[in-house]
Amino acid sequence: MNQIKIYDIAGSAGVSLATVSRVLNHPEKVKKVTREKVLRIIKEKGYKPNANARGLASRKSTTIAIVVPTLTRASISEMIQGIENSAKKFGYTIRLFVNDDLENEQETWREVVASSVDGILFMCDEMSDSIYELIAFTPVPVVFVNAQSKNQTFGSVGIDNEKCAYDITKQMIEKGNKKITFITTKHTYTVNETKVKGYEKAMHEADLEPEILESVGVIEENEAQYREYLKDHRPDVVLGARDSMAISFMNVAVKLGIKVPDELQVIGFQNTRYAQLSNPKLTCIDTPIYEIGNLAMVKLTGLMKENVDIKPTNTVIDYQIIWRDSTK
Amino acid sequence: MNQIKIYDIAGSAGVSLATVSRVLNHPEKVKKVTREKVLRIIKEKGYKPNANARGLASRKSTTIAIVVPTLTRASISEMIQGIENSAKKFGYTIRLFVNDDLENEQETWREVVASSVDGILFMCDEMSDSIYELIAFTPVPVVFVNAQSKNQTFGSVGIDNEKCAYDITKQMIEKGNKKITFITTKHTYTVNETKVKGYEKAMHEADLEPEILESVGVIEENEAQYREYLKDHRPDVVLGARDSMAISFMNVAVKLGIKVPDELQVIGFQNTRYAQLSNPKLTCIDTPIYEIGNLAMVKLTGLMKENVDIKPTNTVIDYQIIWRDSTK
DNA sequence: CTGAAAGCGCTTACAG
DNA sequence: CTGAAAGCGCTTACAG
Repeated sequence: MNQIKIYDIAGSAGVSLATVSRVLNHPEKVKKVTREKVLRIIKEKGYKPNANARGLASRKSTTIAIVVPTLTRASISEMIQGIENSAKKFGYTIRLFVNDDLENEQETWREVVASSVDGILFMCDEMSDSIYELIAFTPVPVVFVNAQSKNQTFGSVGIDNEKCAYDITKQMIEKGNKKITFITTKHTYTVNETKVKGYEKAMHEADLEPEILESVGVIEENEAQYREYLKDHRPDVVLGARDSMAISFMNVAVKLGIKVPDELQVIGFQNTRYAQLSNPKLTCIDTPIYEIGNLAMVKLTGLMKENVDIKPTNTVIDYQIIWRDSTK
Repeated sequence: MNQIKIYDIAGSAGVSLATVSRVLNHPEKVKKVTREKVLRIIKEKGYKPNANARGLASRKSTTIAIVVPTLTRASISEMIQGIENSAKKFGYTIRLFVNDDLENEQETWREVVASSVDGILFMCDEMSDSIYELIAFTPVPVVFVNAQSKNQTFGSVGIDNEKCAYDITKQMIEKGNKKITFITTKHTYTVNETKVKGYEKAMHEADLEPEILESVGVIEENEAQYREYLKDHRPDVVLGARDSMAISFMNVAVKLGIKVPDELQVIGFQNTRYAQLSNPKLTCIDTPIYEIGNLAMVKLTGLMKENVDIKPTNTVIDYQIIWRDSTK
């Protein structure tokens, strides 16, 4: 079965293909009677314009690219879901790129650009500096989603990670806790680095010694590391840069007979679905991930409409703390 | 900055654009000297052919579509990751469609087809019958990934859910358990329906009464339901069609003072990342989700190469049981 | 082995 | 308000 083309619709409707095209793209330019007739036939035949041809001719593809570092993190999936939801409303389709090979960042980026998208949502938080120059020369708008470049030349949507780590640390200090450990990732993700910064700031202000534990991010290895750590450390509070790390730590502690939250309080940083499946349920900084994705798409849509180079802005989303059972 | 076109490369290399195109698509047809010169310039300029133009001219887009019902389920994300990994190797790019609006299935499908992809990976397991007819008329190959149509006319990759539910149920019966409850989803996903079938078969064979609990899939509501259920039920074993449901049930039970695994054993059906973050760690049927995604892409690539209509095959992947701490 | 030319299925100034 | 025509950036028979 051959796909229906615009010529077929034009033929059936007794108009030129230019008119069919106009019905689709500038309906107000077509007389009502004609328009309705064409629309009826389009519906009857289930016609959908070929995306490639449309993209080539109009130089717009109504497609955006999402570039993610991986799909295994729950936070990323939830963000994509938020983006998709918003994209659908605006009529955009999504191309998905997973940038898990840091050797080929540049190559990947070129591919993203060549894929003829109208805009790019960039969610990678561990990139080498050189990539940012390449990104700066991208002919379509780019929005950083819950990620940041070291120099602030790109538009972004995210939360203020430093402030949020600072706030929660300070709160826990004010509640009388002194030994507060921060678990972060071994790899340096800008996002997590920023959290560490906020944590350290709060600790220093209170004249407390920051205690940072770097994990690989692989569950089995993390657990062994935490078990080792608990042999000669007894933190009052553990903050995990990711929920999964916080939960792993909590599970290890509970198994060692440490009472959560009485003897140890644990807090996560993302409020993914994991947080509600842990036992006890994890207290979290709730970074409204779905909403971030949603708003990022709204922002990108704005940039794609304005052909002018409007100054990129950084949207900071509010976060909140969800107190659950892993804290007193 | 304007994107580099094939003309620019042809100009710089002193050849026609046909030659540049050949270097990219049929390198063996170009003299070595010419080829290398062109390749060098392509690299220097960072040229990537425009995907729309290429797709339009060649009627191949080296893009595939993935159609998923949602992104919030860990199993789906992991599958996409598997697909992406494989797709990258074959040089395919991904278009992502989320088909969460059952009202508009047909509309969505038309959009998928019009998006000019070379093949489609279909991962939705809750569709109305009418959609299958539409899918049958798709001009490009479609592979069902861990999903099935009621009539078996499409190629697929997945596991034998019925057998796997049957096997685990039987094993637990042989170990002396009698009160085995199966938690499934309220919505009828073909996949989960099949699991129920296998479970029921094993129970009937052993002259035991099947006990099925249908959950909504929303954590809070599930928990309330499980708490209620445990008031007057004390199963020996609970099988959860999804890990998240198994874990929720386990958490509720533990909170009520029921000892896992001594008084209650819990088994999940997917072995997602959740399983290792639960406490105790969840025993699971390990459906090798990543691998399923991977193989599905391999199969699709095969179908896209052969232009002939080869008979669609159903690939059944082996599963195994990962015994962890939620069972004796 | 290479180039000139047609064509992929659309969109959009340009006339009328 | 509508149609004829050029053009988007490629690929691929067809000649040579």
